[in-house]
This record gives sequence, C-alpha cells and structure tokens, in this order.
Amino acid sequence: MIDNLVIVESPAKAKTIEKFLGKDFHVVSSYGHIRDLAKKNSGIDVEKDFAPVYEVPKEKAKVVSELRKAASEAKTVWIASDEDREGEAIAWHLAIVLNLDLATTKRIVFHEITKEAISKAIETPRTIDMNLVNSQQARRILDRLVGFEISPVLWKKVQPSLSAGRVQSVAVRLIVEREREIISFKSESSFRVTGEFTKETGNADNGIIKAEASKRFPNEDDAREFLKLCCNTAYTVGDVTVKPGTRSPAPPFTTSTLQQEAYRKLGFSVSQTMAVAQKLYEAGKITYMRTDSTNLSKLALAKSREVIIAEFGEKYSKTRQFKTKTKGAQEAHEAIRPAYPDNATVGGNNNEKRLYELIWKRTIASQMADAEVEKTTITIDMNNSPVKFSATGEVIKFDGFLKVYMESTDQENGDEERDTIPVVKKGMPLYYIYSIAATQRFTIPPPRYTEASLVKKLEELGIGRPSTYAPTISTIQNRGYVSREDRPGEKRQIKILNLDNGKITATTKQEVAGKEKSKLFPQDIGMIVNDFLIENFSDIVDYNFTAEVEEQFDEIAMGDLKWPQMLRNFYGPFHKTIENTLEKKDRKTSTRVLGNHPETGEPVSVRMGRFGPVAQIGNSDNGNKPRFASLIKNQLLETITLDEALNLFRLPRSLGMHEGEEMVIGVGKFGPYIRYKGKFFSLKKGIDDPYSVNMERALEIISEKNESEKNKIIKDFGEIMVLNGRYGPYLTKDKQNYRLPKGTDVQKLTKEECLKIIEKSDKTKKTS
DNA sequence: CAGTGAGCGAGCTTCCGCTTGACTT
Repeated sequence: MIDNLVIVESPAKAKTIEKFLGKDFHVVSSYGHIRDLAKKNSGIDVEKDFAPVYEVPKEKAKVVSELRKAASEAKTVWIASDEDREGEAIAWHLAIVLNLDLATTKRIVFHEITKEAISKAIETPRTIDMNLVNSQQARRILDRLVGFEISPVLWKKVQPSLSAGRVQSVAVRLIVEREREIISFKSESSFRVTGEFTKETGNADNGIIKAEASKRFPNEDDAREFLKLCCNTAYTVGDVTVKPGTRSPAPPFTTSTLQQEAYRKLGFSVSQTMAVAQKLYEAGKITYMRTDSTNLSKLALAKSREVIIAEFGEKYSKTRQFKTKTKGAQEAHEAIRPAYPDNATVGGNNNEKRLYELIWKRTIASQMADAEVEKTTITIDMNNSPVKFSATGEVIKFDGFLKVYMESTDQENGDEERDTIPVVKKGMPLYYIYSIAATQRFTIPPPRYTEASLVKKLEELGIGRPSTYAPTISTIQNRGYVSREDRPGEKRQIKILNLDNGKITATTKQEVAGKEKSKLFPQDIGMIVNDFLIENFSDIVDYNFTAEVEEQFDEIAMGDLKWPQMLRNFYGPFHKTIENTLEKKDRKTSTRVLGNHPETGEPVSVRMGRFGPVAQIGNSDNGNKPRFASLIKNQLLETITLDEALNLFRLPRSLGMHEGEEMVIGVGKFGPYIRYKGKFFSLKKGIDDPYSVNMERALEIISEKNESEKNKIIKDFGEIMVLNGRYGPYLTKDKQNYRLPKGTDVQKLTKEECLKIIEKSDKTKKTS
C-alpha cells in the first residue's frame, strides 16, 4: 500500500512527476475530464435552477474504476489537476466520484513541472475552490444550452445534422464575412514607378540605389507623362536620414503561435502541428503543448542562458520574462519549450525533428539580445517635378537573436527587400541606370483565412481554448460550413512602361492573381446557417458574446455572482428567441431568382435543396415539371450568374457510341466525369472542360486510368484480390477490405492464406 | 465515390473543453 496518491490530468505528466516525488507517492492520470453532462434531456434540469445531471461516459468507466481502487487504497489523495477553471472542475468531479471528503482532500497546483515547483506545491495544499468550480459549471451549462437548443432549430429550419455553438458559429461567421468582403471588392490599378540610381553615370560599381516614386499614377497616360519628365530631369540627393533602431525577439510559443508558425514555416495544418507536438511531449522532449502562457520556468531561463553563452557568447544573452497578453488566458502551464534546452536537435521522424527545432529556436531566441539595426532613408529630388523618389535600406549592426530565429508574417509577398544603401550626401547628383519602369499594380482584396490565421483571430477575440482550436477547425469543415482548398487563380495582363536611354517602350506581362493555397472557403450551407444565426440569434454570434459571458464567469469565480442567477438572466430571453424562431420563421432556402430562360422565358432560380445547392428552370405550378441541376464545386448560390446556371443544364451530355456502349459526360459529387460501360473516370482538373471534351480525349483518359488500375493489383485470385492502397497492401473480397498482418510477404501470399486472414478478421469483428 | 429535387414519417443528428489511443481502404 502506498501512502500518497497524486492525480494529474495527463499520463505523460504523471510519469515525470513520479520521478520527482519519490517512493512514497504514486502518481496516476485522469485523462482529462471524467464526467460530463448527460446526453439525454440536455443533462440540465432548467426548472430546478439549471441543476446539472452528470454521468461518467462509457469510455471513461475503466479509468474511473481504476482511480477508485487506487484512491481507496491510499491514505492521502492529492489532486493536482491544472490551476484553471477546467482543472478545478476536474478536481471537484474526481472528489465526488471517488468519494473524497471535500474538506480534507488536498488540492495542489503547479505551473511548471520542476522539482522545486512540485515540492513547493506539496508543502502548500489547499481545498477545492467551489467558486471556481461553479464558474466552470456555468460555462459548461451555457455551452450546452446554446448548442443543444439552437442546433435542433437548424435541423427544422435549414437542414438536418447541422450544428451551432458559441465558438464554431463565430469561426464560420469570420470566414463568411471575409468572403463577402472579397466578393464585393473592386480591384483598382495604378502605376508604380521604380528606378535604380547610381552615383556615376553608367557605372554601378559603387552600388545601386533602388528607389520608388512618392506618387502612384492612376493611368497609363499619366505614368507616361511622368516618365517623360524622368527622362529630362537632373536627379539630386535630397534628405538623408540615418536612424538607429532595435528589433526584439518574439515571445516563446503558445499553442496558437506554434500553430501559426508551423503553418508558415513548415506548412503544417493545425491538427498536424498538434499531433506532432503530442508525440514530442509524450517522448519528454517538449513541455505541454496546449497552453496560453508565454511564461518560462526559472530553470528554463537559466538553462537557455547557459546554452546561449556557450554557443554565441555573453553579449548575445538577455534573460526576458514575457507577459501574456491574450484575452482570457488562464496560464496553467508554461510556454511550449524544449524540455532540455541544451538539445538543439532531437531524434524522431522528420516532422518531429523540424517542429522541435522550431520550438528550440523560438525559445532560445526569446532569451537573446535585441538586434541592432541602422535604417537609412534617402529621397531623390527632380528639378522638373515635385515628385520625389525614395529609398530605404537597413543594415544590421548586431544580429542578436536574429542569429537564431526570425518570426514569419502572414503576408505572402514577404517583407520588402531591404538593401544596404551606398553612402550619399545631400545635393549629390545621381543618375538612373538600366531603366525606370512604371508597372501596373492592382489592389488586392483582404486575404482569406488559413487554419492558422483563423486560430490567431479567434484567440484575439478570446474565443476557444488551446485544447479546442484544432477540433473547432475540424468541426466547421466536417459540417460542410467551410472547406480548405487551393485555387489556381486567374491570369491577367499588366502593363509596363520602360524608360530606357531616353526612350519609352510599352510592354505587357502576365501575372497570376488570386491564387490560393490551403485557404478556408465558406460553402453555401455555411453562409445560409450564418445568415440564419445572425437574423435570429445575433447576440450569440456577436464577436463580443464570449468576452461578455467570460466577465460573468469571472464574477462567479470571485464569489460575487451566483451561477444559477447568471444562467437565468441568459436563458430567459434566449429560450424565448428559440420558441419564437421555431414558431414564426419559414424554412431558409436562400432562393435567388437569376432571370428568365432566354428561349422559353421560364424563371431560372437557385436555392439550397434537399441534396445541396441546386439550379431550377421553371416552376411546378399548372402541372409543369421543373428541371433541376446541381451546382458544381466552387460555385456559390450568392454569386452564380444566369449564364453559369444555364450552363449546368448542358450536362450530362452524350459523346456518342463507342464499341456499342454510350459514353456520357457529367458532373457529380467529385467533379466532372466520363461514364462508360458502367464505370466512372474523372476528368483531369484544370485540363479538361466537361462542356467541350471530345470522344478522342475521353478514350485517352479511360486508357490511362485502366493502366494505373492494373498497377494497383498485386495478386488476383478472382474473388479475392491483393491491392496496393494508401496504407500499403490490403485484401479485398465481396467489397469488404481486410488488413494484412504485419510482416506478411505479399509476393508469396497464396489464396488459402488470404482466406485464413479473412476468416480470422471476420471472427474478431463479430466478437467485438 | 458520381443520374437524385413527390411526400410521409420514425429515428437520428448537436455544444465546449479536458485528455489519449485505436484505427485507418
């Protein structure tokens, strides 16, 4: 029997702590929350002051019974869940479920996993803070009420299986509103004039000054007029300013900033970052990865300092403690940092190595000296125009933290080039070299969100927590509200005027505009649900809703507000709105009439139908039968035009007969396809146009597909086949797939062995 | 994995925030 049982939330943490505490302590994990509101009847008795009905979910039964046993055998139970609202609630649920005495159960907390912090925690136990627990209960119940009362309204008024919630609905709103800004954005162009100057005419040996004119010109004629002036002017150096400046390192990683940087620097999705970080955490290589704190432990500060001095020297070291600025941060953990800062690299797979290195660099850089820079700005005057050229250059005098790490930005063009500028003096003559160019530039719409920039925005609004950013992003995609996509962009011509040796020549260049990679695009159903929520539940999807209820949760935590009172204030008007909406509002289809059919005069409209967005010609009145066609990918109800809608009815179309079978082109769930002999063949994205593709090209696609199909088959035993799949070889029989046992030599497989594997797999399936 | 759009109705869907595996066609 062990005297002391310590319960923490994470098994990896349990392992580490047990090492610090010694033999008298047994440390176990609760694996997060152990109880939750019951699923049925919302788990809340609204009539009885919102009394919650808690139950242990099935997946947690085993953990709970093990915890019960361990607790009954220990003399003292210490609950060491995180020091925040959720952690306090976990402690309370544990106490109740394990039959512990609330008055005597020892509640301990630490914000960093170091021997010192843990020993100190053990010396200063407290009891469970019921005010904090109550603020969590209020939070939990409010979220349940919002989610489980609004979602069924959506099922009735929009579509089944949809969902709404305090966090996800705001996330969708952000994306929808950004898309509408982009839709209504009107791109304008102007001419930007740039030139390269030297101190001696025709000689670039003493350096080049790249400068831009202070004025942009609205059209080609104005730009040409200006270039004429440029041709006949004398250039002299105007003002020269040299300013010293410093740059400081970014704070250590939180969950949100790690997700952003891993996306920008490594191209990881939000969930991928979390999965890789989880691996590093479990291997003891980094601290906990779900945190909103930028705090580093004393130990980490000291270790980082040692590493920096050893590696770069004393003058590169500057110990800093960063204040967490994020709204609603609860700071139960440290920042995400290397467990051992002396390891600049670790083993593991490639992604683990890369993410670790990023974390190491960010942490180390945060403890390094500022970089010292010198910024030079010069202006270049013309003697026949008030327009000036200007150039800025930056010289790094001392690199400081830049030696290790530089944070990236979301701008795709990256930072403007910052060259060094040759030494010049006021009044000195300058000459343009090569050419002066007026280049047409288009204004660009606001950028679409990436997963990571959406997380950043949510964090700024104080919505969601480190543990929910990744799941929230998955949810809004799983519901079909938004979709992460690439777009090829559109080519456009830009005009360039070149002044070269006194002559102006005009050329055009092609550029691609609006190219997108891994961006979040709203889908029709997301836009419809968003509009429905804004029409009917504007309070809930307000960007400030979370911040406002958080203030009240804080009051509850301070003991200044009773939680049933808070919920009553909220629920009264909220529930009335629910009933009102159910009773009075029609089903939302978002129908748009686009115009009339050019030949028949029938009305053409689009709307959300039973199977998704649909275009319709004619109405079903007077016994007429309307015609229908589904919208295709990348078309929105909000922006589709009459012509585009009419085009949809040109498919499916027949290409004619080949070898006695009809070949048909259509568009399905997965894009344009060829149907031939009962099989489907996808048209090539970006290459084939379903409206114009011909029989010859179709046959090409079909034979290509058949060829690659052949490579997919490793062995063919008739009814059983061994195929090459995404996860390696597998078996297939009667449209059922089966995994192969590890270490199977695929080439030597016989039909009998395959049958055995299938039989075995069927058996285990039945028993489970 | 891909043609759907008539209507009815039973039974289902759903939240946020703490945690990991199990499993993948």
